[in-house]
Amino acid sequence: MSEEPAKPAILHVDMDAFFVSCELRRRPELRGLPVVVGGTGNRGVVAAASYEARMHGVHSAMPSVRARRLCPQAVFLPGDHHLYGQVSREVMDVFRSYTPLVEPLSLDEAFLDVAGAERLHGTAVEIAHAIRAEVLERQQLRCSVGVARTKFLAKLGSQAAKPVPSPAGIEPGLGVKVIAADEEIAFLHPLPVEALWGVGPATRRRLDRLAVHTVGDLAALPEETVVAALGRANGRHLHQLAHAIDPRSVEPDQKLKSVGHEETFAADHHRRDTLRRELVRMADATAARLRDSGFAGRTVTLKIRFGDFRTITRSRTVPDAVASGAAIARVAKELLDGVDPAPGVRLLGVSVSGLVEGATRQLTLDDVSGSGASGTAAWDDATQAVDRIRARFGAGAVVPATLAGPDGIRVTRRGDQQWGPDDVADSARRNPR
DNA sequence: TCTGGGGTCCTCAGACGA
DNA sequence: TCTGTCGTCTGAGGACCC
Repeated sequence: MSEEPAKPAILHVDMDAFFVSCELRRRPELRGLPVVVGGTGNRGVVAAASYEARMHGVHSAMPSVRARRLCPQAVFLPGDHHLYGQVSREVMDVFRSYTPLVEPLSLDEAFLDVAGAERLHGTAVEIAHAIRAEVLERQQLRCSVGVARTKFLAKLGSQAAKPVPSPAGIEPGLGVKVIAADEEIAFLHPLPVEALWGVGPATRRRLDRLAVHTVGDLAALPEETVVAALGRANGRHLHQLAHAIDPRSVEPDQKLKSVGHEETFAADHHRRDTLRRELVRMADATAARLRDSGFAGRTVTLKIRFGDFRTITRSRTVPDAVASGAAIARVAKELLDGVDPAPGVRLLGVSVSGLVEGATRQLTLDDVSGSGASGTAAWDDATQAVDRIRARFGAGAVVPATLAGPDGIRVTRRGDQQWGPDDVADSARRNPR
């Protein structure tokens, strides 16, 4: 918690249609066309849409099936998470050349605190324009920037600075939107209440019952009324935001809290043995990423979504932190044994939380059931060797034995199936010739 | 219309020890 | 010794974000 500054020095930088823009750099012939990045199967969703696609009502998180109906002429691309990650790192480097206080929110947006950078680089507004120009020149990417005293107002500012698509055309955005201290309330209160960060469909329904439709409506209520409707933490937080109060500072060193892997299947699975095999694969992918990050974790959580979209989680905390696919899979399989998959499982996921640093040193006997103390060290070495082989030859070079069956091998890495199952690949894997 | 994947944070309930 | 209270941990679920 820190005192809010008197003048705007927080920037929120948000890349415009980031994934699509990355694709257009290598496929310039698609410029000016409706382009959609996301899942291509029947159960996929849109991750990003070009402004030309948005003119037809396509937007992110929309089911791909619906996007195709709205804009059948759109070019659909499966997405390349590795490329976006690389471009993101380069863009963040540009931000860090202006201030070390950069808090990435996702691949395509970040908060910057430039209060200490003004002597070197000019006012916050000048820095905002300079960053836009530099990102465009170096990366051929456009971004929108909000400048304000607080994080959430800066974020609202960047939204207000973006291009506006409509059926009539694309109205260019401001590029940079400054919200001065004496303009905050006038800017904020007419906005719909769901503009506040933390108001989603469920909270909006509750606020509807209080006849709250705008941020100004929310600000006019006593805090106790909001807390009674939304709970203590959320109620107080949103009431403060409605009064333009947001003491959160820009935090450059966000700690990782959990690592997981989940997948929606192209068709529901009903058999436990199939799900156990899928679990091994997901545990292995989760473990590899845990070790990449240098972490191990104590709590293993299994997530299951049934065909009717009912979602359950089951978790277990183990005495010693684990980071091997075998150990994670064993706990996850025990959790799976307590669930009846007969109704049909649409999605399966594994995650590990309660993270501690030092993945390989944290491995214990628990990672190798039935082995002696020397087995732990041996498993440690083996795990590290597997990681080295995969780094050199690819994720499929070494797989758990249970995955190397007659159906062939599929090892999932982050980004392989980011936005829904690929119908063809998934059905081919289940019905090999 | 039919809903992904990877996360974070919050709430609530129950168990447990001081 | 029993009972009540409080804090903490764990597990489950929900909501939200991009």
